[in-house]
Amino acid sequence: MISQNHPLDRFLWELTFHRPLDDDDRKAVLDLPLRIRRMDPGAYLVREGGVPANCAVLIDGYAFRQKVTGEGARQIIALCIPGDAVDLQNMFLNIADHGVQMLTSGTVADLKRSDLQDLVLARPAIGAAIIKSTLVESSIMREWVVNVGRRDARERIAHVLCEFAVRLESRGLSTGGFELPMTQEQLADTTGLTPVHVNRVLKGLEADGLITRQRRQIQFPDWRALQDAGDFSRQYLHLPSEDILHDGHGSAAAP
Amino acid sequence: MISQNHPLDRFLWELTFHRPLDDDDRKAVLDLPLRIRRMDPGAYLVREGGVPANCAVLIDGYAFRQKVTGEGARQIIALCIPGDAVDLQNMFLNIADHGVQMLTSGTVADLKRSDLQDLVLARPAIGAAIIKSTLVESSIMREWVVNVGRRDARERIAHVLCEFAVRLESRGLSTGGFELPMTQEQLADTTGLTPVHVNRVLKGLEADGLITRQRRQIQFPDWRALQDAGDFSRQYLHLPSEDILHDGHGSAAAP
DNA sequence: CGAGCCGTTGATAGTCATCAAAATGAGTGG
DNA sequence: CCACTCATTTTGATGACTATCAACGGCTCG
Repeated sequence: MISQNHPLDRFLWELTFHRPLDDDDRKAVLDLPLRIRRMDPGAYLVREGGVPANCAVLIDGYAFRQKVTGEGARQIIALCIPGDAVDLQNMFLNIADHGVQMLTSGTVADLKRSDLQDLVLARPAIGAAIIKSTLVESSIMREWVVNVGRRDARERIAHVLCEFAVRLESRGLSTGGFELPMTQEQLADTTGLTPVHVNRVLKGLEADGLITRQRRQIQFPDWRALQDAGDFSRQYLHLPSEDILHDGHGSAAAP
Repeated sequence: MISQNHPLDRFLWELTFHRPLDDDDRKAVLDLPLRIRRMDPGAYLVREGGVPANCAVLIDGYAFRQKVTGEGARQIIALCIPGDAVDLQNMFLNIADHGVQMLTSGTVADLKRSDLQDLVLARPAIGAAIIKSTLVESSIMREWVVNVGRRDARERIAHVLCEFAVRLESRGLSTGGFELPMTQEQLADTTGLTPVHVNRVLKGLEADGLITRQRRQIQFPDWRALQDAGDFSRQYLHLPSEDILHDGHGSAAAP
């Protein structure tokens, strides 16, 4: 609405969504110097242990946060979608405690770390918006701890699917059907399972009519049932309004 | 150092530790109106789904963050130690996405949510310190996702023990030996295991000489080996200096 | 059309959960 | 001070869920 096609539009929208910003604030964000980069799948946005010099905002495509254990097992910790500032997590910390990698191809805008820091100090409203958006990220991570710690394989996977769908929807990114842009191995790494077990669970969900798939396109014929299977409630996403997702199955919405 | 026995001293120290604050900033924090409350074990500081009106700072004693699944399983998401602001997570969000309960008896200082919000807006340096401290909390949560997602029972438990010990030490709270103020059931809920399995693993660690215990007092006779068993590296805690913990066993420190 | 990644399937093994019950220790009241 | 109660810890036996190992099929791409 402000400027039609600025690369940071979605990011800014996400911020204002967390806290009202006045025109000066908005302008300050949009005037940040930036560099656009095109990324291939698997490319690193941040390396674990590295010293990030800039903060990448995801314009297009998907990415994920990741850590590797001493034994070499990988755990995916978060999924990043367009509009996410990938590096708020590292902005004030001097050494990256986790890595971020592209899931698909896409484009990112690099902001200078110091520019962003200055912005936060100069404009408290932006600082507050950034705090809030990192707090929502924290909330999602808490849910992931629960997901991996206390739910079985089927619930975990259904939960991840629901979360991804709702987050996309909330940013106006869902194209009707959902594409899950990950391999089963990556899905295994986000749920703390093995690829083969993910495969079996996915087939189970399909057999039960909770999902349909063709390649990596996934549809949710019974959204309500999928939510139940995943013990999913969108409360922890702290979304503003209750957009109806995938309506049309007489799903009586529960608060 | 500033004022000898202000209840918020430890909290303030924690903040300055993340970012230098000038005297006005410090004074602003210490002048916050507050109410001291004594808490019993199990008492709620925040209820999941509730609307927090104030932000509690833990003065004394321990607490934990927690969520409950639809099936009634509990997952502990974080441990809070004296000096932690229990509610920064909820300060800018209008509905608590998780509960916080006292682990032991202790005392908390309640700050008014709006006071804290005003403070952040009025004093960007404090805002930055708060951001940083929530980012460290996020980092710890990321490690917990990894812990629960990709480590086996023995590693998980050893890791939690190490983390707790190092965090206490870093705030000058360790009394030489460590007391782990949780029941095995609570430890099970933090590691995503069952109480009986926790018991067995604990006995295993003891049999292997990695810990000794009498009631809930736990000692680490071989700190180095315990770290290895837990795949623990303090990097993710973002502590400033490399204090030596439990030295005296010729443990050649690795970076 | 071969190479290679990804997905699929089967067989087997392990880790951890579940169920049940006894042992220990702390707190309480007579 | 001792019996009593209750939470917590401990132990054993069994079973479920998920990992592991191995091999094959399908799709995409140069």
